[in-house]
Amino acid sequence: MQTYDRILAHSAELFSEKGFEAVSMRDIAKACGIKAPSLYNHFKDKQSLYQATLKSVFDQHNEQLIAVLVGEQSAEEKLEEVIRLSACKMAEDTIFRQLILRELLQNDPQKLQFLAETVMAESCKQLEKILRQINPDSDLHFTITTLLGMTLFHFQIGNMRDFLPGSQSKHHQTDYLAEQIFKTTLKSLKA
Amino acid sequence: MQTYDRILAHSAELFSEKGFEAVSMRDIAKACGIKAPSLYNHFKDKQSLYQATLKSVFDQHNEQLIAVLVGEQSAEEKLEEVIRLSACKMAEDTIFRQLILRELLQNDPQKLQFLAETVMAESCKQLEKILRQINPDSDLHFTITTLLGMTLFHFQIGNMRDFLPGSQSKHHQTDYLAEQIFKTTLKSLKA
DNA sequence: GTCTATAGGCGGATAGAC
DNA sequence: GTCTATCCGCCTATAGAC
Repeated sequence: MQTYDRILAHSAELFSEKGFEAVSMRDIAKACGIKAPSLYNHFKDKQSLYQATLKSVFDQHNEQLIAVLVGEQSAEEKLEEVIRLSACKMAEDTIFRQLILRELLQNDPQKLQFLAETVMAESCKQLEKILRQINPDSDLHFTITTLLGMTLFHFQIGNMRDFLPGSQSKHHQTDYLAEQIFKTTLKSLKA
Repeated sequence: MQTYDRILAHSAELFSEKGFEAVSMRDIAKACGIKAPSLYNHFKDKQSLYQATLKSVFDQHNEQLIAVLVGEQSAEEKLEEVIRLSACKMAEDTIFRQLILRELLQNDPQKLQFLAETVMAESCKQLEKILRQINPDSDLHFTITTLLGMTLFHFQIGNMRDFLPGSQSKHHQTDYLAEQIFKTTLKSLKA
């Protein structure tokens, strides 16, 4: 693995865990096994490195998801499969999930537009098609954003669940959560 | 307003906007119209000030919400009212909403426990009672956390909505969103 | 491309006058 | 309780040797 990609990988891990301000160039360099000034041969400054990190993490995402959406299943089957995949992604890829949430906290419109376009827009458009097949008269924008919120939130609160009422072991299982999210979405669409 | 409370108020605004690491004691002092060393007469260090800020913002929250939950309406009416109130809170109190989300990003179990207990546990228990009246056989923990996620997420993404497919002006109205969240929760419970 | 050395600024925090 | 002055460490970033 080239230095450039190692930097991106370690940056992603550190930024997602601690946030932009709490990570120093020295931290990143140390994780890569180099010295801080060497980072500047690959990236202009800390901001550029952060942007490149975001882009590399976000760009990887869409490929997997889109594949499902062009299959030959029924709309409901596609929806279930997409939710299952998204749930796996959110459950396993903590870096991806945390970076999204961190960007969501920056209320800068430019950053939000970048987040929407690189992470969400593509899969949202495909989702819209599927949902329209199930019920064209529902509020698709609301349903899609609700789905997005559930997928993010239910996995983000993994470590907090047991401090909330009624938590059971099944609530820590990706499959179960994906199924419940699917059912909730379907009910919300159909009635 | 006493200095102590002015510090807390300005800290809350700055921490919620930029996050702990990105706010300096000098920033807070300047917002309060004093010098940085004066802060140390009121708080031991930056961490203590942050903790006190969180506690002051979070503790205010429960009082309003609990009042509704002991009324004499039907369970469904109570649920609708609670959701309407939560939605207003999330829509208007950006500081509260962002501080919750920032804490949710700290994967430290201690911080999550504090967040759960000071912000969520109380209202969740009351919510559980209401939801159980509507349908005791549903997965109450899942429904409650879904509700929590929707309430947070739908208002956090306000500035991103227009970059996502199908956004309309109604999606920026608190009342409409609260109504949709209520309907979604009800459908999810009843089927 | 990586290093050492270092500039220059800002960070949290304290001492001590008023 | 607030101030000025200051300590000291860490920060980003650059210069220049290898």
